[in-house]
Formats: sequence, structure tokens, C-alpha cells
Amino acid sequence: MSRPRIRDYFQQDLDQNQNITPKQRAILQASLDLFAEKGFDQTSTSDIAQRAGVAEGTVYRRYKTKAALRDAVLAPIAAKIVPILASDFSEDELHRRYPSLQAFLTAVVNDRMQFVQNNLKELKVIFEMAAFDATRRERILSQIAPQMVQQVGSVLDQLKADQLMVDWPNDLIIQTLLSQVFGYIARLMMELPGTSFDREQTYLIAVLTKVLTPGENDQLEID
Amino acid sequence: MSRPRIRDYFQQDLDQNQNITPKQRAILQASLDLFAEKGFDQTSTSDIAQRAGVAEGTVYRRYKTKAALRDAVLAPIAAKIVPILASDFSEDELHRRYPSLQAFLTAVVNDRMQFVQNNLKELKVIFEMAAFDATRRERILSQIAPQMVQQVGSVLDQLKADQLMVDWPNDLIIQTLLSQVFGYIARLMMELPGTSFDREQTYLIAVLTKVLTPGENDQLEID
DNA sequence: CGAAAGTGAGTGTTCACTCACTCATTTATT
DNA sequence: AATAAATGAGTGAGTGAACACTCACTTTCG
Repeated sequence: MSRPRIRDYFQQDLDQNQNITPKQRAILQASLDLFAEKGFDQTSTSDIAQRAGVAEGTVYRRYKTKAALRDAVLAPIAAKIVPILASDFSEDELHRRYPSLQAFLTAVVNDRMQFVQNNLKELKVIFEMAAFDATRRERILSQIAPQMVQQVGSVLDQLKADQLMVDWPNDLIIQTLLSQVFGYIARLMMELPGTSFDREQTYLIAVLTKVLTPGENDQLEID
Repeated sequence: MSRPRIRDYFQQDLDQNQNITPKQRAILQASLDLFAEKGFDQTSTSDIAQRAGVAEGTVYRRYKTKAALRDAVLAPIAAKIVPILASDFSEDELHRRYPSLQAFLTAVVNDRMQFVQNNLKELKVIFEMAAFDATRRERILSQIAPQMVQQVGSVLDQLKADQLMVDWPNDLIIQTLLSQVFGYIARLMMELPGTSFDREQTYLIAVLTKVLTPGENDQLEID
């Protein structure tokens, strides 16, 4: 593929961020690692300090609370999630670059898989947080969902009009895409055996292409 | 559908269990509710006692530790998961009852969705535990995966031989099934808006039927 | 020297867990 | 049948440890 890959935004942001001392960066890194390894509640601030090679007071120099530290760890990726989800989904991109649905899906899947792999720890922390914090979850969803529907919707409509994609409601198609993405993330997070990037990629593209290609018996008997 | 539905095994087991006082049952119920609402670590034993209308000492009368209490809450469902996953997957059932792949998937999906709905809280607690406890996770997977492959495998081979199912490796097919199940569970757990049982069911069956029906371009270029 | 970064002993609170005790019911003794 | 003894579920104040967070002080660096 000739397209540029989505890079590891988190690392990038950490590096770009100026006013940050090596110790503060070590604290962020140790927090991320430990939160992903053991979970937020099971990680003590003294764990973090120890892993980062720093006194506990140093952690609280910049971050007022442990929760604020988690927010600081997640801030860079949180800002990138919506653009990642929606990028490539423009009619322009679509018509200029991709000759077929499969080619389109290949490009989309490839980038997203890279992003997930590069930010797996952050995603794990986000999922843990979202699992039991309904308020935060709703805030996130209420920001992401409409943008997805809006940015992706017109392209889906175009694909459907061109008979390139199954004629389902857009929210069902988006749900299909996201289900596969969640499944992929879950498989990575759970460290299931026998998974490899190439195999996952081939599989994801095959499933999505098959589901989203229009067929003969596609009527969904939904109101 | 004329088939019997899978019932709410957890409630059933709680009732069947003899030597259990009302207070002890209240403790189990309160634990399950609170673990699912707030998460295990965020639930204190005094929370549980209060919700159950019981003194904190009563909790420790039967359960040595808080973790043992969680295990007791999950024990009934844990014993049922493998049978649920594998039931219906016998060649006998398949040929006697189901005229088509779609009819087969409809029956399978229906029962599993009932089970998930009836045991959603328990599943949430299990997922939280599995997320950060690699040892437990591997123990669970090492028990479930081989049984799934064994019990489901021969039927999949039959379906493939009869040209009723796409000729993919069995583990990929199982992965497809489980991905959809996980996606469904995730959607329920996250309480996404706009979901209903009927809609989910129609959707799941449609997606699975489409993916698993043999087609023209099904070659997966995998070693 | 001044300012910012870093330190680690200290603090108040929360929490999992304990234990001496109560009380209602069952079993044994007269 | 009446009374005593034994049993075990239930209680809640108490305990020690862990934890998030603070602050008076030290070190680093421009």
C-alpha cells in the first residue's frame, strides 16, 4: 500500500510535548504500563513512583490526583480517536484511490489495526474506565457516535447508491465495522494464542467484504 | 421456535442450593449487583453488607475473603458456559431439526442471546476479572477452547462437506461466531442506545448467515 | 541567588478481615 | 413435659495494613 500509515500518536505527543522533564515522562510511562498490566484500582501511587524511579511526592507535583494522572495519560489518544475512526471516509478519497469495496476496506482496516496495536495499552485503560463509569461513557459516546454517523454516512450512502455495498441502515453497517474492531481489540487485549497481524488482517478484510458486499438475500426484516 | 429455551441458570442454581439462608442469598445477590454496577475493587464489603441488610461479619461467616465471595457468585455460571457454547452443535441435532444454515444459526443465536441477557451481570464480572488476571484467563481459555474446537469442529466439517458453509479453517469460523457474541455482549454491557433484542437477533443472524454461507471469492490467502 | 523540581516521612481515611458476644433453635437430660 | 446444654447463624465494634495525598525540606539548574 502506498498510503501513509497512521503513526503512534501517543509516543509522538509525548515527545512533542515540551515542558516535560524526564522524570515526569517516566511517571506517565510507568502509569500507562501499570494501569494496563494490573488495572487502575490495583495500581498504587507508590507502585507508579517505584516503577518510574521517582519519589511519590514527585507524582503529585504535576497531577493533583491519581485520576488526573490517568486523564493525562489518556488525553493524547482521546483527542485522536474520532479523527482515526472517520479518516479515509470521504467521497473524494474513496473515488480517487479505491477501485473496489475490498480495496477500500483493505486500506481502512490496515490503518485501524496499526492504530490499535500502537495504542493497545491506552485502549485497555479506556475500556476499563468506560466499563463502570456510565457518565464518562455517555460523554464519550455522545461525542463519537454523531460524528461517525455524519462523516461516514454520506460515503456509505454513495456506496449503497453505486450498488457497491449492502443496503442496510447506516447504523447497522457502522455497528458491523465497530463490532469487528472491538472483537479485534478484545482478542489482542486478552492475548489469545495463535493470532498474528497478517492473519487478523486477512480475516478482517474477508469478513467485512463478505458482509458488506450486496447479495441476493439481504432484506433485513426490521421496522 | 419449538425448541426449549435455555433458562436463567444462575437464579435456578441459587434456588436449588439447599443449605442457604435468606441472608446468605441476599449477600450473593447484593455482591453480584454491586460488582456489576461499580466493579469489584470499587465495591467494599461494607457496601455489600449494607445493600444486603446484614452485618459485615455475616459476610465473612461463609466466605473467607472478598475474592472467595466473587468466586461463589460466579461458580454457577462458570459451570454452565461450556455446555451453553457447545449445545446444539451435534450432527444429530443439526440434520434432524434444521433444514438450512440460516435455520440452524437462528436457533443457535436465539438461545445464546437469551443466556447472555439472563446472565449479563455475571458475564460483566467475569470479563472484568479476565481483563487483568492472566492466570485465570489462561485457565478458562485452556478449558473452553479445546472443548469448543472438538465439539463444534465435526459439525463444521460436515457443513463444509455439504457445501453449506464457507470453507474456512474451523478456528476462523469459531472466531467469527465468538466475535459476534462478544460484540453483542459489549453492546449490552455498555448500554448503547437504540438496541433491542429483536433487532439484535435479526442483525446477528443476517451477518452470520452472510459470512458463513459459501460464496465465490472465499479463498483466504492464509498459509 | 532564586525558582522550580524533587524528596520521603508523615497524616487521615478507608478497607478487608477478626473476634468476643447475642440469640434463636435444636438436642439431650431429668 | 420441663429444663438444661449445645449449636451455629448473626452482629458490630475493633484492628492493622494499605493507600491517596501533603508539606517542610533539599537538590538542581539557569
